[in-house]
Amino acid sequence: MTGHENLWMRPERPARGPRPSFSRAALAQAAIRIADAEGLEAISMRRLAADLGAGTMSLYRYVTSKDEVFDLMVDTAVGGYLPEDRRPPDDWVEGLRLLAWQARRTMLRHPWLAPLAAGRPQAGPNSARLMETALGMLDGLGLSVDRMLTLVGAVFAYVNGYIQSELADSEALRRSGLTLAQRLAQHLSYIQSLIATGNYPMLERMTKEGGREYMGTDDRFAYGLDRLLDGIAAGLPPSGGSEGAASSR
Amino acid sequence: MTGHENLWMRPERPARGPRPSFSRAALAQAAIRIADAEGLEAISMRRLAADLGAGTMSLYRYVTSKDEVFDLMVDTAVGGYLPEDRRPPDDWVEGLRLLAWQARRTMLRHPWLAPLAAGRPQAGPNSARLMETALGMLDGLGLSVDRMLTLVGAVFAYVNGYIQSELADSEALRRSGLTLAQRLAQHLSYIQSLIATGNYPMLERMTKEGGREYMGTDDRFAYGLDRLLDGIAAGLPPSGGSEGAASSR
DNA sequence: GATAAAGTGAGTACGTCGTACTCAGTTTTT
DNA sequence: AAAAACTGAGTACGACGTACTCACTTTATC
Repeated sequence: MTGHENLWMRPERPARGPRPSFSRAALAQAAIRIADAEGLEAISMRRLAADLGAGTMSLYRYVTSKDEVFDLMVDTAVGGYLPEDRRPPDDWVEGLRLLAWQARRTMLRHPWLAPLAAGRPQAGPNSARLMETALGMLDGLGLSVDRMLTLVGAVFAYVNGYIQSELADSEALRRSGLTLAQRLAQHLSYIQSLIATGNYPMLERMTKEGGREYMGTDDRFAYGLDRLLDGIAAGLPPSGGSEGAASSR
Repeated sequence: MTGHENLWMRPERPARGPRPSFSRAALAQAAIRIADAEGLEAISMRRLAADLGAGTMSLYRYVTSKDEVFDLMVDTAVGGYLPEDRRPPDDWVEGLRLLAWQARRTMLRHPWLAPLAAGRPQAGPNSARLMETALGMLDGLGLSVDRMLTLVGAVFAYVNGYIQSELADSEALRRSGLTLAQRLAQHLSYIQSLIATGNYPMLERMTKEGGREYMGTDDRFAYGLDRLLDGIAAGLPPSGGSEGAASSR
């Protein structure tokens, strides 16, 4: 089985023949630029090729399908989760928290990233580097690798889930083309019609008491993340003198 | 502003004219049936209309765009999160845990649901009922509604994130049409090529020590959920005599 | 009960998409 | 120098979402 059926195993340069006009990385960057500026749905093979100054079908020399373009985009962008200094904090809680915040920052910068990444197994070099980094933070705690994987998976599940819900509203707003006020008015008038039935006392309280103690989206993210890390730390066999509770950022 | 620009505010039956051949609910059910059997990408307006015995363009009498079909599907399926007995457990931790497990069961039954729901704001009647139920579980704890929303949001963020990662692999496998063994072999051979560089000691341990203490996907879900609920409970002002730590299923 | 308003389903058409296939030309290895 | 294997461009096909037209049917109103 020496086949190159996998994108990441396929050599970028062919063994023979002329040098490609651009690199996979350049392809990924061009796609990312389009998606950042105009949304994921603006990416088509024709459009991408035009931006690269190539023929549409020439793209298929670099990639076997549009889906592989998405793979390239995701792995490239996931590189942004990694801290730039090689030495992350020694404390594993701080390390994972840092990773979570950087992941969030990156996904907010690239609103297409979270939904795209959530739908596909992470298989590229940057994803591997990320997993290596995360696991490395848990080394020396006496955990089995299986336990480590479960732990890291839980944290990333929360991070991805939170950011997707965070983005869902803003992206829906962007797609609808309405103003925020119009959108809120629409939603609220529906909620009001439900409340009028008398069967939604909590939603009624929400419309009346909501907003007083409202946390910003940063704080809401921190809340769940810190609670999750607290719970994880509390459930771990004590190794040194640990107990993570402080909120960072 | 008496406009019906919102799907959920638009009356299903017109004020005059013949009775529609089918209901919105039937439309949603048909779409769900297709998506369950053949995946989300099998849903097209032509296909859906054919299944309903209608003309393609007739669907636009029920719905203003394909996106609204998705809205209907999501809200209908989200109804499955709700416990069928009106009285959920009194303990809020058990209540949220139950909701989480039912959400997961529903999303696994409908593999298209999690990605679709994650990408759009929840605005339908079942989503409202769900939120009402979740908030109701937190009533009487002395929390502000804003706090309750943050808390519930954190739990659902984890649930959605976990299930999406859980589904990502199985869906990619389904789409690729390969066997599980082929897929694993492909992935592993790439990981091996990375390990060969010597820069991935943790991934190396993963391939060597992984699988011994491996938890099933149910247990991995429970792990993160229980840790999160533990952390939340620990951070709450004690109201009765609480402390949630037991894992349920 | 007659009337007309407002719905109905079917058909056709347009622009866009992913991508298969062909072909002349170019670059690199042998 | 020769030839293997690439390159980019062009054309074509089937499927998609949905706008538009039209003859017909049902219902609320007078």
